Amino acid sequence: MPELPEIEVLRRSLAPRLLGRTIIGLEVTNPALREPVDVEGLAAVVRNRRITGLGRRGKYLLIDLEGDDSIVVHLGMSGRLTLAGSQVPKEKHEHLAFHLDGGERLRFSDARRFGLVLALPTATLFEDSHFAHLGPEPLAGGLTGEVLAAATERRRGPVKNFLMDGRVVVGVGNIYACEALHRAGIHPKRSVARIAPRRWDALAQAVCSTLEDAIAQGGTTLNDFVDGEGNSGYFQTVLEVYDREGEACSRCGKSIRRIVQSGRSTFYCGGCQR
DNA sequence: CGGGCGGCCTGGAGGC
DNA sequence: TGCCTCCAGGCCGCCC
Repeated sequence: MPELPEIEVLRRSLAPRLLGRTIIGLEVTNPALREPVDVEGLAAVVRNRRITGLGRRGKYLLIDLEGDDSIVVHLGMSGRLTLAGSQVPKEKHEHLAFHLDGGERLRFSDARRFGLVLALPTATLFEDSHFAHLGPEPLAGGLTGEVLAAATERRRGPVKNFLMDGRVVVGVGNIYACEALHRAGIHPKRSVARIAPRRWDALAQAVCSTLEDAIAQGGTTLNDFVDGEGNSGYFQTVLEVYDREGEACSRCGKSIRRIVQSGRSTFYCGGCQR
């Protein structure tokens, strides 16, 4: 569920609360995440280190520490990264927490445990296997029709699967792929080999505007997502197609359909997406 | 080689 | 009301 907008909202909510703070210790309750947490290694890296920056690459949150190390956090499907006071009891699925100077803790909770927490040297972060293959950032002006069209030389198949491939562009998951295709008026099953240059421009613009609008609405909260302060997002109230099977399309009035592509639900309007 | 799909995981929803 | 099954999907790895 958390895609690029949710991680960006999380980053912006945490930055003013974390910058300049010092991590005084790590507490791991359950290291069994998607990749097992290296408890000793992570503890050694973060202890008594000051937080100097909050970054993001795709769906990864990056917490930079003084002295050239970064904490990498991925929320998976159901992860939460929230600040809590020392008196706040542990959440049910609170798997680890960074204890901060001043008594608060930055806690990582994740019911489904698809998430990830690790530490890497900042200077060579993007050479790590988690990042090395990732495509351009859509919001830094890195996504144009030309970029998408060029990526079709490496990636074929239906355009919806193409948009969700992190090698093509980062940060677009199932919800925003469906929404962007609706904005661009493109059918999710259309082969990327059969999309004209002008439509690639429209799609690149649709991806960017969808992500930007979602950030402005605090992200999409369907089940789990909250920002660093525990606030839900509102973009789910303005989704045009996702999880709206049977409802009328706001643009053409035809009924929204649900199909399955690569085992994932796809929602689209059969009237205005061609 | 590249695309599709299963597996990981658990809460919530829906059916009986 | 309670139990069972199924579904949600980011990402990796396996398979065709």
